[in-house]
Amino acid sequence: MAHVDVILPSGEIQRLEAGLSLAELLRQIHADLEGRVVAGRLDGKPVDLSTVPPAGARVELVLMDSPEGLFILRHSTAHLMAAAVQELYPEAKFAIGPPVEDGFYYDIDLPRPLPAEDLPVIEARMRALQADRLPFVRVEMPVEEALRLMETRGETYKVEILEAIRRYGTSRPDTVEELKGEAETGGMVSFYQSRSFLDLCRGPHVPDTSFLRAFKLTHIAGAYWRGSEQNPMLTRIYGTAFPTEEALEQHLYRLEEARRRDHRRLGRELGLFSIEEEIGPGLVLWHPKGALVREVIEAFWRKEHRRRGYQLVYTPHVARAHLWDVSGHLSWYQDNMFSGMEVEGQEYLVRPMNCPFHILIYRSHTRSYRDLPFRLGELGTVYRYERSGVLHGLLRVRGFTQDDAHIFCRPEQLESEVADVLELALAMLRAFGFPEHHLVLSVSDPAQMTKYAGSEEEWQRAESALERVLEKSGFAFDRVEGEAAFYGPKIDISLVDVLGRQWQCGTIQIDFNMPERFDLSYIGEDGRSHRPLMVHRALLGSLERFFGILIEHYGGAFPFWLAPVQVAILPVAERHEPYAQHVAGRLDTAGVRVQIDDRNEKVGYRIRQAEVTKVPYIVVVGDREVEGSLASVRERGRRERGTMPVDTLLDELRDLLHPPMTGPAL
RNA sequence: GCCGGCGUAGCUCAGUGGUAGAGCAGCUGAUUCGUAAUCAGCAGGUCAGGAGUUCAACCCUCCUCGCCGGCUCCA
Repeated sequence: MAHVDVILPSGEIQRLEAGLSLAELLRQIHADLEGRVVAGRLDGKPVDLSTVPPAGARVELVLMDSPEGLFILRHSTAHLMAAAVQELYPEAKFAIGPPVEDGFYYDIDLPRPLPAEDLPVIEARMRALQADRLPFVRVEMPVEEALRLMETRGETYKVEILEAIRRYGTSRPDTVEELKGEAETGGMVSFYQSRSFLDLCRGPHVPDTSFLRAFKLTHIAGAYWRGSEQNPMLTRIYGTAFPTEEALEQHLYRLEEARRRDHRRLGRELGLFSIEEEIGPGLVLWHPKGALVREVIEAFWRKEHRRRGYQLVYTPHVARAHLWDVSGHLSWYQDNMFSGMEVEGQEYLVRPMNCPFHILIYRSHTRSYRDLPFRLGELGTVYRYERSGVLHGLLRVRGFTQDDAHIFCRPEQLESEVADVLELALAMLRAFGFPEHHLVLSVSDPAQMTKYAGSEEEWQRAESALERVLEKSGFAFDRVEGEAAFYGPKIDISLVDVLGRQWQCGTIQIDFNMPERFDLSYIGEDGRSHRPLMVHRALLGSLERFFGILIEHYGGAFPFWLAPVQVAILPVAERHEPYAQHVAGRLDTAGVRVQIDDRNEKVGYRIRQAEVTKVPYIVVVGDREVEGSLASVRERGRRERGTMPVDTLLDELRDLLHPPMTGPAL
């Protein structure tokens, strides 16, 4: 009998009867893994387990709980869902159904809207199919034949995809450039069939539906075909799948946890902020407690910036249209600006950015090279017209305050300035409890240089400067083409919160365009006039968004230095109030934000109130404490500490009052 | 902006083609209390706004506004 030799990941050579599939190989060498392996790889290329390996192939198995295996699992579940949808709604037309970060979706064109109540119906049908242990059968055919097949079935979206494949060799013509080398060849495409459902798909898939043990459909949303507003809106059904029920449960619990931390809910419950319909969407009211947190953030921010050579300024919120014309905002940014107002025959516009004002401060004097770098900072409130559908609590608003600064510098100072900003940004994030970050270098799209202001050569220079800083920093970063601002390339800084979610906050943007537009100059050592470079930067991004992120990160339980109320003092009975006042006075003098709760309620009730409002320290004072100048201390989260002298408590709290800022000693 | 869903008291939510209810929060009173909810009473709503159908609309229809989930966009 003929044999073939294949190479296992260990490097071992395995002799295999010719014509046996990977599934059979698995049974021979790893019977214990059966049911946990969803696919294989031949020479690194993912394939179905039903594939018969050729002689000499490097063979690997893909486990269900590996990231790749999970993707395959979810992809197959998307197919299962589509099969169920097709049975329930025979008129449905299918677009695409890929696995994503937390699960999968399928975009489907349905003749009528899908009510949310239908999700359990679809899910039930999926379970029925799952129980039938339907195999995922791979069918290969030439593109032309596939086109005819999809046309007869009325699958117009699949036809469109196939036409793209026929023309470009890939289903995504927008990526044709980067895929040039690896585009499918041979004019063959593959389908996967489970019962009557046949779907164009590269694969691989799990062998049969019995592998799909734990899944759930989560929600429905609209999505444009190919993501473009010009195209029809499809119904997108989201779901998720995991190797085990337990893992699925855990995921659903995490979703629940995210809901529990929702800053919109906590913001209302904790009296931090509100957004009122009468004022308008995306416009935030900071209530006293939220404002207190903001004050602490701002004070810390100002101190750090002064310490690092920034000069802080205040500038107006509106300016004559002419200014925005000179700055280029009217040509590049008008879609995002509130419409103007007329005053004394002059058009004024509300500012969407702070830069022109800082530029005019720079330009108000003749500047010498000795003045550079010239760093102007401002917690500057701006207004941007955001389309109504994108607004979201504090995370996406129309009026917000940027922790903005503009650095005017000589070209040779650029790199060290950018490096300093990056260092400051990361240090501040750490102080707020975000040790993890993610950096993205956004550069121009060489194919569409008309989108950008300035010369190609300037762009080149700025982009390589940013790249060098990032490389020297030693931090990992992604490089994305086409994401630059209209005036220059940038580094975007995202933080990672306690649930592992990434939020973009900081940004460092190089600008050689504005200095030119405003004809900025400085007198160099040579006595001649030179053009400075400009760096726009924000570290927290906007105070609104950052506050929203903070609320969710901490679930409303802010660390001591940020908490709006740091200590609640509860006198047991009315006669203890003078002593409560005395303790409060001492804490207050030390700079602690303290509140006495002398309401006519039992101690248990008031402790509960302090706990649910996330006050970090609770101090109960009764006869015993009055007697010995003591405080009965309780920390947020059920820890009862017992009594201690007020002096001891004060010492402890004093250490907690300041942000944990670590950085270069200046 | 687009697709879908939603909008009843400050909050969470019941409710029916025949002029609206609970819990919590609020207020008042009693209670003076020792580590996560003391008891009683009171008050609170143009049922998002507008138009229409109807003898009668919170309920049915249309429009507007807002919110939610996504898409597109983004700090």
